[in-house]
Order: sequence, then C-alpha cells, then structure tokens
Amino acid sequence: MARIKIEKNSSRKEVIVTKAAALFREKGFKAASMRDLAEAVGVEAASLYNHIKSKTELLHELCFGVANSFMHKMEEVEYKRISAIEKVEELIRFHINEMINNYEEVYVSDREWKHLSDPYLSNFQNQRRMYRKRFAAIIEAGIRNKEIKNIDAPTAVLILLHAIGGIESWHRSTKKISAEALTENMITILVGGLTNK
Amino acid sequence: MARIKIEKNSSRKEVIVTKAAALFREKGFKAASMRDLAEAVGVEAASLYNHIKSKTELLHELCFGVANSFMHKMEEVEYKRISAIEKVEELIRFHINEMINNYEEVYVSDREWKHLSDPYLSNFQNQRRMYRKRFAAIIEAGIRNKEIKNIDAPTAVLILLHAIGGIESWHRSTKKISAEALTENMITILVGGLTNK
DNA sequence: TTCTTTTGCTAACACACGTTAGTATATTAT
DNA sequence: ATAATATACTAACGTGTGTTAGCAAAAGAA
Repeated sequence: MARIKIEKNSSRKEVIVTKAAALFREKGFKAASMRDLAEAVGVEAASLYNHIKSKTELLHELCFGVANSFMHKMEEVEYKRISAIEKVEELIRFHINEMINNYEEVYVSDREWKHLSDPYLSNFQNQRRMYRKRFAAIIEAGIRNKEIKNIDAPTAVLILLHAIGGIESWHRSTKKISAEALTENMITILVGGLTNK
Repeated sequence: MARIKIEKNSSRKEVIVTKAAALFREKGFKAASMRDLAEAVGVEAASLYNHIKSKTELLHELCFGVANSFMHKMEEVEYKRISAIEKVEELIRFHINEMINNYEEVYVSDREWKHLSDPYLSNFQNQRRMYRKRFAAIIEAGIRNKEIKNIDAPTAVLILLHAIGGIESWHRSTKKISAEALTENMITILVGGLTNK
C-alpha cells in the first residue's frame, strides 16, 4: 500500500499542498485535476481527502500563506527608521527573493486567486488592496521629501509588483543568469527608475 | 429565433471571438464554458459551432492575433533610424496602448497561451522567444553606445513586458488616473530606469 | 497481544463539459 | 415563388470532474 512520504516537521497535508503548488503553477488551478495531484503525490485521488477538505482548500492555503508572509514583511519594514527609498528597496528585494525561492506558491497566489470563492475571495482582494495602499504610502512619503521622482505612486507600485512577477520567465529560461545578478539588475532598473536624479 | 447581431465589416465569427476574449479574461480559458460564451453571445451553445471549429480555435485566434500585431510593430521599429532608447520608448508606448485599448485580447494572449496545444503551442512560444530576443538586441545596442545603463538586457526586457502587464490592475481600479497620465508615468519610471544618467 | 486511529483502496455518484446529429427556420439568390 | 444556403434549435453522446461511502490494511497506543 502506497503511503505519502513525510520529512521531519511536515505533515502529509503539507506534502500535498506543496505538490499542489507545483501542479497549479504548471497547469493552472482549473486544468489541474485531483487525479493529477494524486499521481504526483503517489496515491489514489480519493485518498487525498483523508488530509484535505477540498480542492479549493488547497488554493486557500497557498494564497493566504503567501499573502500573510508579504503582510508580515510590510509590517516589519514600515516601522524601520530608514529612508523611503531604502524601504522600497527592501520590499523589492523581499519580493524577488520570494519569487526565486518560493516560486510555485507565490506564482499560484498571484495568478490563480481568481478561482477562490467568497468569502475567501473578498478577503484576499482586500488584503491585496491594503498591501498596495501601504506600499504606495511609502512611495508617497519618499516623493514628499524629494527622494523619489514625482510620479503617481499607485502606478509605481503596480509596475514594481508586476515587474517582479516577470521572474516567472527567468525560471523557465535556459541560459539564466545567477539569482544574485538577476536581483541586482532588477534593483538597478526599478530603483533607478524611481530615484530622483 | 435569436440571431447573432453583427456590425458592419464584421462577421459573426468575429463577434464570437470578441466575446470569448472578454470571457476568457474574466474567468480564465479553462473555467469559461462554451455555454457561458453562448449566453454572452445570446444563443445556444451548439449554435456557436456553425461559426467556429472548437473552443481551442478561439484561443488560437486570440493569441496569434496579438502576437502578430506585436511582431509587426517590432519590424516597423527595428528599421527606423532613431536611437536605441527611442526605439525602446516607442515599443513600450505601443505595448501600453495595446494593453489599454485591446485589453481583453492582449491579456488573454498573455495569460492563457499555456492552454494552446501543439503545434500552436510551440509556434507561439517560438514567436514569443523571438520577440524578446529582438527587443533585447535593441537594448544591447543601446548599452554599447552608452545610451543605456550597463544591465542584463534579457532581464530588462522581462521587467518591461511584465510591468506593462500590470495595467490589468489599472483597468480594475476604482479611481483610476487617465490613460495619458498612466502612460507618461510608466514611461518615466521604465525609461528612466534604463537611461544612463 | 488487542484496541483504536490513521491512512489507503475500490467503486461509484452526480454533474458539467465540449461537441455532434438531426431538424427547423430564417435569409439570400434565382 | 422557389430553391439554396446560412444559421439556429433540441437532444444527446461520451468523457472527465470533484467528491463520498464503505471497506481493508497499516501504524500507534494500551
């Protein structure tokens, strides 16, 4: 009888969630079937339901896991006594890092949240809106004391976040530069585009 | 008997393709059903098949329509006798414009091409790869003659294209700035991030 | 050991999907 | 008016889906 292998400090459910992230990233939430997932886990489809409640629960888990981690970082950065541009840079670096190291989860949370259903959907959208507002507030503070170019802050946030989403392509590219080089290049372009002079 | 209304110079098939773009954008290709589409068009699901061959054909139509329009623009820009940074700016402006005015089609082509099937899939991926290579080549030329910062060109392309994809959020935002203001802000940040000094 | 709990299996359900066949009704051409 | 064509309808098909019920085996506790 096949059994789900677990590492130390990780439940069987966590194994399933992780495999689900990879599968949802590859095929998209709707196109990925529970039978696909079962095969990836090495078990029959029905067996998954000993550990999870539904397919949608997997999406909840992924989306809110990612959202919470970003919210946590935002809180941390907001209270630091550093310049606005430094705050922006730290947030960007965090985003890039997450996109490099927790690729599947972050990607799925970014692209597949539409398939959440209420009340999770509204909840997620709210968190997202809030996050962007707080990000924009940092940029606006930077504009006020001339650190940052006089631009529309929400637009800047929108550019930053989506630009980082582009790391998706980096993951798939054949001859990719190192993660460090990628990070520094992105910082150069993005922070360079914001900074005054 | 319900009949598909057509404007001048547009076939019934084009009406269907357009409605499909909106639907695929909203729900995603897999989640959007032919019965949904039929309802949007104002007709029974089976009737659609008098005009199209399959659901996938709709995706082909959309993806390659967009891809061709970008390829065409690339060709046009490449042969202009202007500086590299001006070429980049013109391409970015075109992308932004397309994302504003042909939102649904561009968005679907960007996010749902994964659901194409061979040989269309490989074909599309090739076109995409080619486009980015040619974009990167322009940037590299700009780096060589010091117009553009010494950055990794493929990374720059990746950032630019994905940043523009962020206009998706602009479309949904409640209090949005004007399309012109959006464009100028994006140009400021993106071109500003590339330009040397 | 024996009892309990966890985890897996097979079988099946109800449903939504893309698509086809066959037929009726408009529109267009003669 | 008549014939031909384009377009729509109803009904149904096969398939894949998420999920449940009921039972078997493995693991853990006593």
